[in-house]
Amino acid sequence: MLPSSTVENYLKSIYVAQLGLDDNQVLVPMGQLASSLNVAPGTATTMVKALSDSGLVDYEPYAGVRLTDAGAKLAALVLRRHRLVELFLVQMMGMSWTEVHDEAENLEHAVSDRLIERIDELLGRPSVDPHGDPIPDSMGAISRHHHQDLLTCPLQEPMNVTRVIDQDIKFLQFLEAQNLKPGQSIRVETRDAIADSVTVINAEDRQITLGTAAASKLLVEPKRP
Amino acid sequence: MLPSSTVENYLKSIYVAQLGLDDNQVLVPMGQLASSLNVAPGTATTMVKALSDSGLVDYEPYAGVRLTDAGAKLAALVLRRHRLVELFLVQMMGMSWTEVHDEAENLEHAVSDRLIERIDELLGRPSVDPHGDPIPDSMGAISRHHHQDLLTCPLQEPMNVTRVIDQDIKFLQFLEAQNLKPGQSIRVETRDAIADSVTVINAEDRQITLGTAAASKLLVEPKRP
DNA sequence: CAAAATATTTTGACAAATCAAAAAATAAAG
DNA sequence: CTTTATTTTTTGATTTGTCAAAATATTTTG
Repeated sequence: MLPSSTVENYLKSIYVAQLGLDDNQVLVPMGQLASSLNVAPGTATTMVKALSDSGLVDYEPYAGVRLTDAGAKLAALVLRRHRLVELFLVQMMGMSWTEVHDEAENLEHAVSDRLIERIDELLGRPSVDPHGDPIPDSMGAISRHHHQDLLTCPLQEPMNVTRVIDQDIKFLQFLEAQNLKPGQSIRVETRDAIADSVTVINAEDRQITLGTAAASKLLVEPKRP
Repeated sequence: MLPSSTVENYLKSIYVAQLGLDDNQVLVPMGQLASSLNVAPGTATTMVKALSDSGLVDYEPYAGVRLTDAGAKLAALVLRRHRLVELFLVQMMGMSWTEVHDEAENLEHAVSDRLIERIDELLGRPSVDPHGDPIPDSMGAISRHHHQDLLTCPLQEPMNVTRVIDQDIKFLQFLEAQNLKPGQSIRVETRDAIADSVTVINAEDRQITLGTAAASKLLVEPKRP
């Protein structure tokens, strides 16, 4: 029985929530899951119990939910389809990296294994999508190397933007306009905890000030690693 | 409210059934609709009544169903997506024309207007898909020129295969192996009503004999029109 | 044209996914 | 450590799409 798109979306949400979890936590709280899927809390509970019956998640009442190996593999393959489609839309179809997320959100449930393999081949087996998110391989394995963000990276050092942890079109358009998209070279000038702000210099020496919430969504690595 | 893929499939089925209807008929019988969608007859009745309430079809109990203008437009746009996707998969993704139908069957419900417009542009606003089926334009208008089939075309005249009215992979593979796919030049040698067969000569002067049921699925036009 | 055959509609039931609101459990605060 | 606040689960309903089988129409046939 192949999973419905609803099931795929639940697994995907749990998967990304697990990756973003603090190290000591292992369970995704139901409330967080429900709100990330835009469903009522009770709906998430019902669905998670069903997923648990199918052996895709482990569910601990009042504590939260965690993917089983089977569930994690399925989730990774959904993510693989999503990210390959995103990159395909940018590279081959000439769409903007700011708009491909929503399109991929639908296509990820409709593309066959055969087509996704063809896309992977045409793109040369890429390892990251246009936002810098890693693309799981066809076995569901994902590379997990840890980048710094604009709040933790060294000051005054040349860095490369490697990844953006946000899919909001307005935010992505802003980054593009400010030359802050993945691949761009930047450096962090100052941080001000009181003002809740971070100042960065882009490749054209223009100075941009971000709030810390936004700054934490930009991942970077040292220019020459 | 955007139509569900189920609704899209019902509209599409009614649309193609209407095109294939004898000239005096105007209503698609419920039984035919149900079997083309692989649902029980009662299911089709229920659904068609709902479509009728939405103003997408006219429904006459015990007689059949017919698309309204609104329904016909929606159906044509589904067909447009399906056929553009098929051609895209063949032309840009290097897939075989024999296998793209099933893939398009899923993708037709997932591709956005923006992406389909991009595909149309990249393909140079094509008018037919890999099977020779006409592609409706973005307004839902479809070219409706009438081809002959192997049962009605003149004998011993050079003809071009223009269209194949069947999506069965085995049949398409057979046509490909026998050099009978759209674009190929052929001529009909003999017809035998008693034997229920038609003999054609392909571009390499090889002789192929088809049953009339198969022969009626190959549409042709005179070599130099 | 009445009887038999065929086609269509109705009925009652079911599965998937959802919500709102009540009930229960857990966590936080005084 | 009890009371309050928060989170989670239950409950009862709803929507969409489906089926099997019974009831009705329609069509065909003798």
